Amino acid sequence: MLQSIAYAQPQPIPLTPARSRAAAPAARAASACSSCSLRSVCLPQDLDGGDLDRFGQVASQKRRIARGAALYRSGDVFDTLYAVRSGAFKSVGVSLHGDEKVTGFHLPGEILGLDAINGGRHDYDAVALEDSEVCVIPYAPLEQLALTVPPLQRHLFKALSGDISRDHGLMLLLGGMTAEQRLAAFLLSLSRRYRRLGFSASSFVLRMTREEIGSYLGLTLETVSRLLSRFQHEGLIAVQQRDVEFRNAGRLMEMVGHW
Amino acid sequence: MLQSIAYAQPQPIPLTPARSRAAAPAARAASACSSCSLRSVCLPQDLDGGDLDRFGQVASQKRRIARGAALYRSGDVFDTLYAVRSGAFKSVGVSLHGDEKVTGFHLPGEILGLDAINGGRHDYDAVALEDSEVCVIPYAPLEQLALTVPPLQRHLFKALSGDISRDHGLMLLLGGMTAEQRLAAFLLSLSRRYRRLGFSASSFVLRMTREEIGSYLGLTLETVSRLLSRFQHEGLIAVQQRDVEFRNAGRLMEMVGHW
DNA sequence: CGCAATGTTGATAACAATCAAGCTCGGTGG
DNA sequence: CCACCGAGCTTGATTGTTATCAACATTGCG
Repeated sequence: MLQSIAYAQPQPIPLTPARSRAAAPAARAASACSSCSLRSVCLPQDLDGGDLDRFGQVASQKRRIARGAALYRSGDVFDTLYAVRSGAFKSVGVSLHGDEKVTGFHLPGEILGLDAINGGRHDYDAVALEDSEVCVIPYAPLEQLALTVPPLQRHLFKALSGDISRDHGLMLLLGGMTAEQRLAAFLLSLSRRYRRLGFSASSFVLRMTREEIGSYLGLTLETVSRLLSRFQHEGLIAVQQRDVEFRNAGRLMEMVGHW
Repeated sequence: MLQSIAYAQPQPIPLTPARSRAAAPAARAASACSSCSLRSVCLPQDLDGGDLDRFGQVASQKRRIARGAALYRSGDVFDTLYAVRSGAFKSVGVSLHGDEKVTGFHLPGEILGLDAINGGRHDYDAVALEDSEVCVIPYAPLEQLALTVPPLQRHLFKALSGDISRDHGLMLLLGGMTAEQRLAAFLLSLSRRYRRLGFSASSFVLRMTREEIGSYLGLTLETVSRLLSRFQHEGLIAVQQRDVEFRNAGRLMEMVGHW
């Protein structure tokens, strides 16, 4: 939709500086996985040596997505997975009533598109929450490679399985918890994911609007806003716009029940 | 817990009669997939010839689970997948508050345990809703086999991916829909799954209690009961205990928005 | 600087939970 | 065989949480 424009990283993501040499929206770079700072949390995390190189060849292409633009849209034919390199995405499902619903948020190192392997078409839009970059992983060659690289096959099975567990956790959350518990769980979940990327677990920036959070959690934006205010008054967090800082993470964990 | 006892199929499941020749709770049979009536909807659906035989050897063992007994429990080490052969199961997650929540129902042909591949341990209990039988699929040999049988690897990827899409659909449901819409969606979902098994899509038996339905949908059992009554009064369905018959499926679909 | 998008806060209303009472059916024992 | 018992289910009355409607504040961008 929009052609990519040079832009600054909004946060100090630990990322090899993109050295694009093409003006085209997609740039082909030399096998980059071995030097990527996200390797330990990304798809090829169990690979090394020749296996890693071969994977790097499959996933050598990068793509930049401007804030608000879609990486893919519901109905698009599926033939590629994407690994988030920098930035953040949301997955959005559109019901026939026209109302949108956010089904997930995706941070660096996470894989987009796994849910479309089965049907061959995407059921959701993947929209960039900020200017972002992804690694393009063509699916057919990946599947081929997985047949000859056991650790890759194993990791793919695990990645898919992990998505299922995560979704189950979220269902527990949506189905059985109060608004307060949902928001607490959401904040804790973000915290863990940022920590995994090497960021502070107690202080981070929300990349999404109150409305998107509400949509994701099955709440209205007003309820999200009210709860954030209340959490602040109660000394659990400090919020200022998109900046969140934990003041009493233990109490938040109690609210959810475990974690 | 309870040892298995001879029991009758509560419904005419299109299933090769079990010809167990051992009294032990687990019976080893000759490769059965090629003659199993569920083959077209089960894991090895894309296999034939030698591949099917090899898969049948991996999955040759059967196991019977009495109503109310667990196939596995949260915390158990994961090393096997299970394919439901007859009967039905629920997956139950237990929060530290002690309250249980049903995260899924599993009918014949469906695979149990996929969510545990990643963590190596089960996070949920799988409990039989009625006397049931499963095929035991040891995971390590399956993974091994998938490396040499491309259609098997592909199908496993699809099966995992399909679970993810299903979960996303459910999240849309739990997060954004009214009680009425959730129940309508649930009934339609069951209908489709029964049809896939060769049963009537418009008339079927609920294998679970109102409480279990409520838990699954994030509602109380009273709300489920009230809604079923209301659907009946409105001429959408006929309910009598566990028996459900659609009277106006189109109207139900409108309620949900699509499907 | 002004406008549109985002966020906050308040008042009211609706939907579903909770509490409570009784019903139905299937199984079991007298 | 019948009576009883209990799990599962239905229905009603009331409460509470969260949605909805509405007004206004703030921020960032053109």
